[in-house]
Amino acid sequence: MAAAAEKRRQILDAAVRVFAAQGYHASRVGDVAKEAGVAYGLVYHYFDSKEAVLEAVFREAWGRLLAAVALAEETGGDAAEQLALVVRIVFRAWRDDPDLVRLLVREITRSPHIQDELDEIGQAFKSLERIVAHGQAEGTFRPELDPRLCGWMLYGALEEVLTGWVLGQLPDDANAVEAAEREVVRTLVDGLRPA
Amino acid sequence: MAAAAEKRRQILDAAVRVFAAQGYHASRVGDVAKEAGVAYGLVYHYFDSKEAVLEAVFREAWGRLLAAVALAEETGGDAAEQLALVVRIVFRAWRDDPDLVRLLVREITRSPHIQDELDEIGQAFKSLERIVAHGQAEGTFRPELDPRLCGWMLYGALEEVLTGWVLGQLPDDANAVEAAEREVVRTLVDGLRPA
Amino acid sequence: MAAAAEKRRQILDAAVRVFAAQGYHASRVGDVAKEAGVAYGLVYHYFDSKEAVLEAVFREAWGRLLAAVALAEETGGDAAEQLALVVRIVFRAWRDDPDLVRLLVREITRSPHIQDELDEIGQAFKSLERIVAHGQAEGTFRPELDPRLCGWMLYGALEEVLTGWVLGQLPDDANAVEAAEREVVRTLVDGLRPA
Amino acid sequence: MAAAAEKRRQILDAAVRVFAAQGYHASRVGDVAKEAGVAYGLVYHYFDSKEAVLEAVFREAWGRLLAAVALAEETGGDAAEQLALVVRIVFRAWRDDPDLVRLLVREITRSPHIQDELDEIGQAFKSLERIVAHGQAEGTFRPELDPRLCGWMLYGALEEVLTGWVLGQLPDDANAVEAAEREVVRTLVDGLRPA
DNA sequence: GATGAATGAGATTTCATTCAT
DNA sequence: AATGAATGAAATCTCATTCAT
Repeated sequence: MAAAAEKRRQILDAAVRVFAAQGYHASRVGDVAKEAGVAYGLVYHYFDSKEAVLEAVFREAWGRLLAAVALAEETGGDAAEQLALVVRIVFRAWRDDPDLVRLLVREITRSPHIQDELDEIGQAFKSLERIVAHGQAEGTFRPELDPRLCGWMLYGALEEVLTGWVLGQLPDDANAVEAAEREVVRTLVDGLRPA
Repeated sequence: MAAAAEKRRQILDAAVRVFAAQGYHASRVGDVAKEAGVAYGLVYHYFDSKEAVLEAVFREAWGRLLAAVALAEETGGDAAEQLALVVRIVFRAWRDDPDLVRLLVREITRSPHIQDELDEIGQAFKSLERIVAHGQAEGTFRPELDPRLCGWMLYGALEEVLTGWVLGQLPDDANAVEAAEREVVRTLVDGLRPA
Repeated sequence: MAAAAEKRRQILDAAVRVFAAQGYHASRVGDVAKEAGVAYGLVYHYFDSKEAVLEAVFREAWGRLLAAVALAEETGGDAAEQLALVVRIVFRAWRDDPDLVRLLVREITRSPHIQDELDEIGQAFKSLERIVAHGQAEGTFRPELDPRLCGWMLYGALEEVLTGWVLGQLPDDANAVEAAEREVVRTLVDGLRPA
Repeated sequence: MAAAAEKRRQILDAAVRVFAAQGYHASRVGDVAKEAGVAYGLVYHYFDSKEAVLEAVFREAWGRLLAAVALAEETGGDAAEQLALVVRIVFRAWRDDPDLVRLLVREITRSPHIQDELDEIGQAFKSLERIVAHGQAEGTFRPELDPRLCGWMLYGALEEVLTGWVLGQLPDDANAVEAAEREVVRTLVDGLRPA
């Protein structure tokens, strides 16, 4: 049993690397199997289809990320602090597992199938939305803002910085990432505050 | 002949509709031909491959968008006004040709080849970068900001709002779009201003 | 009318060059038209099909070659002299129009369509056959030989030397060609003579 | 597994039959698969392309033929005996596997790619060349002959007799083949002998 | 006669999925 | 559980031929 779970994990990890490197559509099931060091057919023993592999990767990765973000919301801090924490969590993810982030950034939101089935993605937006609403309740964010719109705007700003790193267009050494974290937090928080 | 160029255009326009509706990968060349009302082979008379069609659509759409944005930069206004103009241009594009925007938003980050060939995408970032730098020179934006990072952040915020509309997750009636324009401009400009 | 015939000829000449360079199957009608400097459709004005072009080339080229060979038969000489003349004619053809010979060598005998329609090819064999029979009647060639078999054998020996030149595997400068002519004639004639 | 190699062989054998019957260009991959009694895609499991199938057939057939010819060279006999043996081997090949010979004869000179990759074809010429040189060393063949040129001439004579059989233009019953063997050997050997 | 855009049947090739072992 | 050969639907692309101008 332990061995079985291990094989499943091997396949998932390999899928992250392969999908990240070539993109989901360009990746063949055989590539994943070979990268995982298992037989072709074994992928189908553990997963129903190629898409199911992608979905499993997403579900797991999002799960971890959302849990971290949810935790951020529960810290007693004010909205600005919560937002800062979310940014930090997201940016740390890039440092910890760039392949995974690369995959999330490239395929999520854009793949029609994934969207429908994974409403968990929506939770990311909900989290950001709640933080904005929280800030309005506190009086630290402008009351006339539409929290939903802000959720998308914030998500986009974060995702695109990640994309810049993914594509190698923005410097991503430790210092740069730290600086980016400060600047992004400051800009977003200041943007949302009352004049 | 006039007719010749016309057919090419028919194919390009049809491609936008078909790719937007089904996604690039799910679209067959035959679908595009049928939508354009031309024979299968004619697509290959005008374009080298299916991907070349997508690329042509991109190149043209970006061309128009960049021209508009470049114009915005040339208005004598301050950086905040320029930024406001850019947001308006981008959001108007959604109203004018949602299929095209849907396509750009969905497929741009995907296909690896597209990225290589279209460094024109980079010009959009450069435009935003220049506006930020301009603001710093004027003293209306914080001097410690990294204009390049800001370019990506701003681009992401705009693109994701468009995505919300594309996916039907954000209201996109005329009022909502106008309100969004105001809020986004305000948020971004305030975020970049000195405290 | 003169101009018209000229275009037809341009197309035929271009076809020889293109087919010789790329082989018949790999050559597209457009290649021939471009090489001839005429419009695509004009090829179909003068010829029924791509194959008809090839056939026309063959018919014409063979015609010339056969006429020359027939002439050789009519010289009053003995069989050995006639054979020597045929070899000279064939080898001269290589010097005069290598592209044409290349085409004949590569596509004739091997293309199923051409075979059926061009029984003129058979006439080349008949010529050789007649010369051998003539030699037997004279008593200069062995009587037990089968003239038909000899026709094929002789044809093959000649064709393959041409092929060697076509493929650049045998030296084909003026001296080498002359020497080859002498050796081939001597070998074939000696081979056919009574002990 | 034994079954695996078997399928590959089935495909190869079927390819010989199909290509021989219809010619390479007229044969579709589906025809080969159907003749072999396997699924379409299996052909691509074992071979990279349709052309790779043809090449595999060639390589194998030539391999066998060359091995036989090489053996002939090693018999201690004189050059005339060696040449006689080569002729017998080649003509026997026609009786043993006419489809294969048909294919070799028809397609070899055609496809340009085949030529590049198969310099093994050249080995057939080298063999004949060596036999001629051997005869010169023995003093049984004329010393002024160019062995290379003779290799091509001999090869052509043999190939064309095969072609006569392939095309049904020469009688190929057992008696005729035997007689042809005698006549061809006699003619070639006598042709090469000193006067 | 001359042009080249337009047509569409047909071929190769790919690859997710199944299945016998 | 594990393997990888086998399947075949579906997609892209080619190119000989037609036809309107």
